[in-house]
Order: sequence, then C-alpha cells, then structure tokens
Amino acid sequence: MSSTADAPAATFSDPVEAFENGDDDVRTRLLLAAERCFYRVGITASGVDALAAEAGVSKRTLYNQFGSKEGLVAAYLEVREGRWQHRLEQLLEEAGDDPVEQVLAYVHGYAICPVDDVFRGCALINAAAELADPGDPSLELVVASIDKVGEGVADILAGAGVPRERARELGNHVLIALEGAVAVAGIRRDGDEVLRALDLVRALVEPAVTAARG
Amino acid sequence: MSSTADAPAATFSDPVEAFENGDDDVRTRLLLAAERCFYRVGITASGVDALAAEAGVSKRTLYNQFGSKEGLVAAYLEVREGRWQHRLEQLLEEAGDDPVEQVLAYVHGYAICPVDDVFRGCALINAAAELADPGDPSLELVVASIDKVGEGVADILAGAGVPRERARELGNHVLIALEGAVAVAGIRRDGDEVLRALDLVRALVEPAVTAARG
DNA sequence: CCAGTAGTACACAGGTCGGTGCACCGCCGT
DNA sequence: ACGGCGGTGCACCGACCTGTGTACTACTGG
Repeated sequence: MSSTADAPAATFSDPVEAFENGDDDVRTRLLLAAERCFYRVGITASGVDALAAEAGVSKRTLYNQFGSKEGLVAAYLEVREGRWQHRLEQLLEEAGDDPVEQVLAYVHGYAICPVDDVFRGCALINAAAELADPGDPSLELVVASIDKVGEGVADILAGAGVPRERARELGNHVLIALEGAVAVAGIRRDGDEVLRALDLVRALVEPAVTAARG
Repeated sequence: MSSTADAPAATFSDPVEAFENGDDDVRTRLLLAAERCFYRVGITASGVDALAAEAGVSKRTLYNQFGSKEGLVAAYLEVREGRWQHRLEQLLEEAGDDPVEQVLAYVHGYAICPVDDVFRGCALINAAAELADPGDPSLELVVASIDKVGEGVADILAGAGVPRERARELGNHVLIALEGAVAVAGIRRDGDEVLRALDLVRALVEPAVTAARG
C-alpha cells in the first residue's frame, strides 16, 4: 500500500539520503534523476522520456509513481525544500549561540544549493520562473519557502533583542541579499559567488545586534 | 536593404518607442509580441506559432525577420537591455549630483522592469535561467548586463571619493541587493516589492559616501 | 505451486515543437 | 503597365511532447 500512485502527496524523504543508505528503489532513482535534469536544463526542457532514461527506469514506472510530470515536479520541489530545511537546521546548530553567526549560516546554506558539480542558482527560484500561472501550488511552495527564510532571520534577530519591527525589516533585507547572491552566482555559474554576500549580510545585521546587546 | 533577414544582428531600436512613434511594421509587432510572451510565460513555453499569432503576423514573416526562434530571443534580450540602459540614463540624469541618489536610481530602474501589468522579475535573469548551455551568446549578454550594473555603481562611488577597492566591493553588494529585490518581487508578482531595497541600498552606500566626503 | 505485485519493453495516440516550401496578393516605384 | 518585394495562408516535415494500453517477466509471500 505504501508509495502507490494515488497516495497523498506526502513529504518525500531525501533521495540522496535514501541512496546513501543503500535505498535504490525506483522512486529514489526517479527523484535523483529529476534533480539532475530539472536543475540543470530546466523543467520544461526535460521530457519524461529523458527523465525515465536518466533514472534507468521505464516511463510507465514514472507515471505509476508520480501520476504525471507535474506530480514529479511537485515531489522534486518538496525534496529540495525538505533538504534545505534539514541542512539549515544543521548549520544553525553548528553556528552556536551568536545570532550573527546564525544569520551567516543562511548564507553558507545558500552556497551549497547545487545538485552536483554545476551551480545554476536556487532550484526553487528557477522553477518559479518557469511556473507561469500564479495559482500553481508548486509556486506557493516557493513563496512559502522564501517567506520562511525572512521570518527565520527575523526571529533570530528578535531573539537577540532587536526590536520586532526592525527585525522584520532586517529579515527581509537579508532575504533580498541571499536571493540576490544566489541569482548572481547562478548566472555566473559559480556557487562560491554566494559567499560574497557574507560581508554584506554581516554589515546588515551586526550593527543591529550589537546595538541591542549594548 | 534595411532590416532584411540576413542583416547582421545589429542593436534593435526599442519597439515600444517605435510603436508610439506610429511605426507598426512587422518587426516592431513581432518584438512587442515576443516581449509579452517571453516575459509572461517563458521562452521555452512560447511557441513560434503563438508568437506569430500574438503579433498578428504570419509565421513565415517571423523567420524572414529573425531567421529562427533563437534569433528572436536574442533580439528580445537586446531590446530589453537597450531599454534598460536608456531608462537608466534618464534616471541618473534626474537623480542630480548626489551619488547616493544616483545609486538609488538603479533601484527605481529595476522596479519598472515589467512589460505591462504583470511583474515577473527581471527578464534577463529569467531568460538566463532557461538558457542551459553556458556558451550561449544570449547568456553572455545577461552576464555582461549585470556586470555593467555593478561597475556602474562602483564608478559612481569611486567618483564620490570612495576608495576604488571599496567601491568595487560596494558595487557588487548593491548588485546583489538589486537582483535579490527583483527576484523576490518577481516571485511575489509585485513590482513594488523592489522598492523595499531602497533602505537596504541606502544603508549600504550612505556611510561610505559620507565617510569619503567628511 | 500459485497468485499478486512491481517493473519492463514497446507500440501508440493526439498534439505541439521549430522550421520550410509554395502559391498568391497588394503595394509601390519606375 | 509592370516587375519586384514584402507579407500572407496553408500545407507539410520530422522530431518530440505527455500520457496510455498491453503483454511479458521477476520476485515474493502464503
């Protein structure tokens, strides 16, 4: 009964993690293939035949697992979002108690966005650029994702004593810096470019944090 | 002889300007249609049949004018870039002598990116997301365009007395802020969101300028 | 052993893609 | 009056698109 075609679109476990655990079922392989194809050449430009071939799986299996290409796209975005959340948690833990370092952890998180060797910017943003109609649920996932980033940063700053309104404003500014860095880096096809935003973000939040502390 | 099919891909005059001047030749109509289609639903998702129909022109004429869809895409990007440069010049002139206001002019320029009512982020960035292979000349146009933005801001700041190296760094930071603002605004489908970057950019450049002046 | 399940291989449908060939038409300069 | 040129309209090409139908195989649990 598990993982049948008409199962509710639950949050999928990370296919990379699954793969490294020795799980190489068709679903995992399809999601990995989807990541490679969608991220590298785009969603519209990736045909289902190519997707199935890349996964080493029959096209029929793709449709049995995800119902349609749109279903695979939705699963792909959920995976990306889930992995981002997971990595962010780790980075925040490593960052310790310093709120500035915690915010900078977001930058490091954005810098390791890519699938493998190629860096093409943020997968969610790129997907959003291809999603034309505003009602698309996948587009809403993207909006929710970036909203959460801004709010997360705002929460860190508010926790450090920055006034709520100012924290919200700074959260939005940091979000802008993050998205800008990843967009520029994506165009230049160089993930390390994201780290150029480190100084920028630090310059944004450090004064507010020290002011709140002092 | 003018505007034949195999004419070298010269820089095209702004079709909007041409249209408002009463010029409604097929080329202008095709470029206007390309702007609407490419910007709103994406390049890959816009077929040549739809393009020609939107322009009220036969498909044959499209090929006579631009040789291929790729040619039309290239012309579209050149038009966008040309119009951006033109608008930027105007805004810089209106900004007067204050270097901070001049940099803020870039933000206002980015905010009026859209074709008509819909705002979908920066046309060049969105196009770049759809351009898969790194060797594409259209992609190089996009890279050159954003490079010029960073350098332009750096020049303004250097002219205001900011040390060259610092000006370059700030130019890059402002570029990141601009691209981030337009990316976030594009996802939210709201061009006014770009103006949220006004405070951010001012906070970035004002201290450096006053320090250089004082 | 046997039924059920998951996946494969492959053909196929109906449609769209970018692009071409061709006959025709209206307009404009000479 | 006439020729040429720019544009139209339409049929057409091969390739590819998403999605389905079907017969076959391999495995697995009772």
